[in-house]
Amino acid sequence: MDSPRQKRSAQDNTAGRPGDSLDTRMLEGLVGYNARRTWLAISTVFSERMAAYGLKQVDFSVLSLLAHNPGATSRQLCATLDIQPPNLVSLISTMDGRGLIERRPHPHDGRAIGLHLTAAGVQLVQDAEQTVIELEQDASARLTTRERETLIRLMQKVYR
Amino acid sequence: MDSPRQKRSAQDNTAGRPGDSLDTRMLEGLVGYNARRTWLAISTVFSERMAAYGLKQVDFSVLSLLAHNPGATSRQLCATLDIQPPNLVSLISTMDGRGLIERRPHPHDGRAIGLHLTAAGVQLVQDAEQTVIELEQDASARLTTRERETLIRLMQKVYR
DNA sequence: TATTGTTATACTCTATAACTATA
DNA sequence: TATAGTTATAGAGTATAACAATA
Repeated sequence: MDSPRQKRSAQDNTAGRPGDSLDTRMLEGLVGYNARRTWLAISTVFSERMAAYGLKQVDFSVLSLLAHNPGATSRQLCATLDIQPPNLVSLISTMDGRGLIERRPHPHDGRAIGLHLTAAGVQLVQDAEQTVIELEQDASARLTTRERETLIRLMQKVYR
Repeated sequence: MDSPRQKRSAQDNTAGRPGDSLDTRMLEGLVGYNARRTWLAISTVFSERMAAYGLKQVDFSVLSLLAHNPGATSRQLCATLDIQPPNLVSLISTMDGRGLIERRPHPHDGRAIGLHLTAAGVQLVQDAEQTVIELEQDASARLTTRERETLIRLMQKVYR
């Protein structure tokens, strides 16, 4: 207890010296804070490397889901990714305009539209998934393979 | 390899059946995806319980940092929390207006402003921190104490 | 009556350029 | 010349209400 690391009395007023880093032990003891920082760190690398494909995180998630779930509906994507239907409309429309996906009438439900990757879409997702896997390795390079598996397992234990 | 869990051929077109959940194994193998979901899960509980204090996540982070770093400057808060200076202005102003913090001339630097909690601020942070600790326990209740420590340690290994 | 996809819209969050006062 | 705080503003991201077509 009472680790001397970054120890600084709350009485004296030395925190304001510019250049000094702050005592963040309280925040760093929280799962939420650390989860956000972790996501932000990966997110930065993701944005850098995926710009080459013209894909943001949501774009990648949607395309990757369609690669493994051909014919999925807009509604299913929304439920899976926890996004609101109106916010998916322009994304789908853009992907369609880029020739990456196509909308086909749904076989069982006249209200719904089945979403499918085009040949170009399949190729792009294949490359993008490979890039994401590499980028994730690099962004979490300080973890061993076993630690990475443990981390993912524990995170899923929280939210799943 | 080739686990039968959620196995579904990419050829047949069964994904579009409403009510079906999608195969998310690719995304769930990514640190970034899981970190975001984890943060989102905690975030939801946080918003619910911290509404009583009128505090959002950033608000809490700033006030808690000031509790443990009296006299910290706006610049230091920005660097610590990775937010842009302009986005902190209205937050600080609001906290000042609520009588939770006060701005004092900085002892060593005439450009800077030292930020301090008021007595009311100290009391609020004390209560809020307690609520956050409880809320975190509840939101990560499926983790043992040891697992929670491991999770935090591994997350910090990624971003720190 | 409920659900799918959609439009319009608003609100929050985050980022950038440019100014002032001080170092 | 550089830095702290600030203003104004623009762009993402996210949320709600309401509608037409179909179940």
